[in-house]
Amino acid sequence: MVTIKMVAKQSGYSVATVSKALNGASDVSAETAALIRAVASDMGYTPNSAARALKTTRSYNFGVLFEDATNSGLTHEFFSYILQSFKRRSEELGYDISFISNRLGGRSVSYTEHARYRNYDGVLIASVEFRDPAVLELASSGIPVVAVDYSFHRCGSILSDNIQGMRDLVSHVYSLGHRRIAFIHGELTAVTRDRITGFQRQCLELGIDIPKEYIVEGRYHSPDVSGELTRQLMALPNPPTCILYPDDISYIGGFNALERMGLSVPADVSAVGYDGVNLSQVITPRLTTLRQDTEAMGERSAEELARAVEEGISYVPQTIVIPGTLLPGETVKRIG
Amino acid sequence: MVTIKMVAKQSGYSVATVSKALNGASDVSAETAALIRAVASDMGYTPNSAARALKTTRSYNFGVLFEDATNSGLTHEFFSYILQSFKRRSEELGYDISFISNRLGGRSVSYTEHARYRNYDGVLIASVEFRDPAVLELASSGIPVVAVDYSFHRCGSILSDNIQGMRDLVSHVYSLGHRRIAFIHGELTAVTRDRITGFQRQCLELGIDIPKEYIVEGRYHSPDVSGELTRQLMALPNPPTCILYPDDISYIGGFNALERMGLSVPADVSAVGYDGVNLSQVITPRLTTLRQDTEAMGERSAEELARAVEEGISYVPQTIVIPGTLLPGETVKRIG
DNA sequence: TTGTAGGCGTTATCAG
DNA sequence: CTGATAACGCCTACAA
Repeated sequence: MVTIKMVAKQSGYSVATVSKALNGASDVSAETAALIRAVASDMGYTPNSAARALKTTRSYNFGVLFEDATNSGLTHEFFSYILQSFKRRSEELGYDISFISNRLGGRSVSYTEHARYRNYDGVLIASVEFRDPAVLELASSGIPVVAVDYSFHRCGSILSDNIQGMRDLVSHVYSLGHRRIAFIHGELTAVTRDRITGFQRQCLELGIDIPKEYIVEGRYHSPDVSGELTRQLMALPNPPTCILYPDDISYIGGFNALERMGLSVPADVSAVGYDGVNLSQVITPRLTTLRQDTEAMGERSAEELARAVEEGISYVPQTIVIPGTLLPGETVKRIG
Repeated sequence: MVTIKMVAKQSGYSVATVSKALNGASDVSAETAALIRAVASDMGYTPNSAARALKTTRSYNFGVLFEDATNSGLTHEFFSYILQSFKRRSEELGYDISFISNRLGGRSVSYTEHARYRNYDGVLIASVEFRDPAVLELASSGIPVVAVDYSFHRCGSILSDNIQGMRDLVSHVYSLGHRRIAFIHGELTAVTRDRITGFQRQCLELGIDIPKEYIVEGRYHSPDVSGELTRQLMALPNPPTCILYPDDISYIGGFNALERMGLSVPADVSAVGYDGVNLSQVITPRLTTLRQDTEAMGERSAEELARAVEEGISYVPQTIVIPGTLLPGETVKRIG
């Protein structure tokens, strides 16, 4: 491994001058800088982040916390896309990405300890059980934090506009004549609450009355659960003409259940998803859904986190709401 | 931030003893060790990986190289799952995970420079353009490397058994009476070559003669391309009775194209995917496909990389082939 | 413009 | 069993 000291010896300058030259300091003559850089390059010099971090207490490394549990984290298309764009933008801004876990060497530690151990300059919290005390601890640890789809006290947060998203969907199916609209929602998280709020407000505004039994709790990303709930909804004395699913994958379960009941989408029942994953746009019939702007969410997360890091104590936590886009597909029939 | 020095002062022992106690060295009395650990814990001591790495030249950090290009990397379900299990197993083995990029601070650098800069103990190469000179450089940089679905000279490699996978699929459709079997394969990568080999060998072994126009090059993860090629195949004077697709997503495109031609799966044409992604098992009809064992691939990658790191110069690169599993679905009809 | 020296937090060697 | 002490590679006052 070639170090600054070796470059110094080789070039005839001192380590201080070499360090400055390599970091583009202004108090080194242009020629010396050029010479030193040439020598360094010749020798195959690469800086050492550990030494640099030790000295500067900046790692230029973001930690990301993704849940590993079933149906979540990396294997969740929505979050994969966010991570992808977060990563790209972070790298542009000069930060690398590492995962936070609750292990260190052999033993388990808290997320906060892990993040401190690795000197992460900032942390992205996404796709986790936000009520987990370990997560809360991290959020209030003093390390700059940005959360995706959740609001922590004093942390930046990037939210998908779930309220407006649901309103858009409701308006859309309403405009196609639907009044008996059911909503299978996911587990009662903050996101889900927003969606329910959006759903109810828009119904209220449009003056349609949704019977209580039309709003049922299902589970995200579970075709099975959605299938079963779909059966139950269709067995009601007065079944809905349109069902809103918690996400696109769940819709698949609903679709299958309907087919098995001899009902077809959208001829007999209309249906709507949420997320706008790739799949939703290649299946037949193409799914009417709300595309969440994962690209923007990841990008803004990175930018916000970089700001939080760089502004330090003077950073004022921002809440950024990212609008989605209605993707009108072929699963909602015009009726009435 | 509380350091060893502070713990030393507080506990009355020297930094040397504290360091040893904290690292479980044998030459510290049990009581002192316990006392020191208690004090450290009280003070909220967390070690500093940068200092440790600087001193030991070990970071306990794996770098992973994932391509960002379209249809690849993180947003590719297959690789997401591998990454997920690689991450989990690595953490169990005491390593954290970071991404390798070609940027550093503002400027672009080679993957190798990046990996050196961050002191990664080892590197996982997956989902990239393996012919990229920058990737080749990394593979031969001397840093321990394990590659997924590719074989580099002198690097560990974890391969999905693509040859056997194709043989299994061919056998399966053959056993259901199919003889006119078409194969739309992906871009000509090493993986693809194996699949073609498996396909051809098995056909040969079963004594079925596949006309040249039945084997066509498409593109991975492109429903559109597969749809178009499906149309072309079905327009042949003597069209196939069964089509093998490069992957499950591509099958969706084929399925749609067939439907639009008034043909239904599997009544009129049989079809088969590859990968066994979640989607494939929730759609109707359930897809006959070959599930790649991403869980095992990620796990073994981590274990192999840890070995490569720990055995150092004496490590003998292993090639580990992971078998997949045939998932018989409902998309292949018994005929003949 | 360049160089000297000290120290970031940790581990490792060697002496007590 | 415990403790000085010297690095690891780098940055940064401060001095020259």
